[in-house]
Amino acid sequence: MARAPTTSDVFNAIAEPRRREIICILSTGGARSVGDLVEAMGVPQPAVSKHLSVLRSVGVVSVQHVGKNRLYSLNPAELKPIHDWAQQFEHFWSNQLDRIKLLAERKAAERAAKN
Amino acid sequence: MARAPTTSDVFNAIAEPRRREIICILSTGGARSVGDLVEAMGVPQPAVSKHLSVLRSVGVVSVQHVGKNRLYSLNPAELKPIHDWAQQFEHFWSNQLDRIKLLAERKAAERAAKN
DNA sequence: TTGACATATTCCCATATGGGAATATAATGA
DNA sequence: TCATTATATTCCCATATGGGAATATGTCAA
Repeated sequence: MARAPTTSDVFNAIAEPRRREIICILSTGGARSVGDLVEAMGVPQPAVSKHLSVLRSVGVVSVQHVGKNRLYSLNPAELKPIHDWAQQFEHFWSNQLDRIKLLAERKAAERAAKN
Repeated sequence: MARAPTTSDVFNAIAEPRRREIICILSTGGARSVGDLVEAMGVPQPAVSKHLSVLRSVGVVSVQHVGKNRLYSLNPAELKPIHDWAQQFEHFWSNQLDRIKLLAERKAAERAAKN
């Protein structure tokens, strides 16, 4: 089996830095046309369109047709799974006790393995 | 240019579900041997070893050699960039006002595009 | 030393990638 | 209708993937 398509889920979609950049831009100041993104990012138009297509297919952005422009806007809720997943580990770096516990477990496992 | 290697950064590394599963397992109960992971995941040993190798190369896990076993443990701090990135958008789904603001901006952009 | 176990590595393959170049499609205005 | 502008799509390529199968490496115990 090859690597999972970038369109298979949000985790794959946001692995690409340019796509994270698009998300970042759209998160400030609302919707943008493709042309705006092209200008803001300094990337060729076809490349931007392709990245937008990936983001669209996982639901992270949506389009409105307005005249000859297409306005892309962010659907932030689609990013929640990422946040939820990462949140799981937050206590490890924000909580001194958990940091200590982690090291203790590491040593305990080492001891156990020696038996 | 092809897709960035899975070893290029944490975002690419965690795009793969099995690797997230490994991270999840290691986050509860501390370090594990490869054999433990193989058993817990029901995945062939070479596959597990390869995933561990990717995680190792981005620093998300580290190894201790103990006898003939290798104990892998999680370095949770390496996941912080993911959390920080996702955190940026948290207010969109946790804050009613920001949700409204987002919709307003979307409509404003639409109006602006019509001129 | 030899054998048994734990883990890593190599080779093979089908599949997808992201970029560049060129082109198609859509909407507008003259 | 035709030219122009905005965007999407197609084709090509080098590159990497994740899995399977086979094999190499490392460590211990007898």
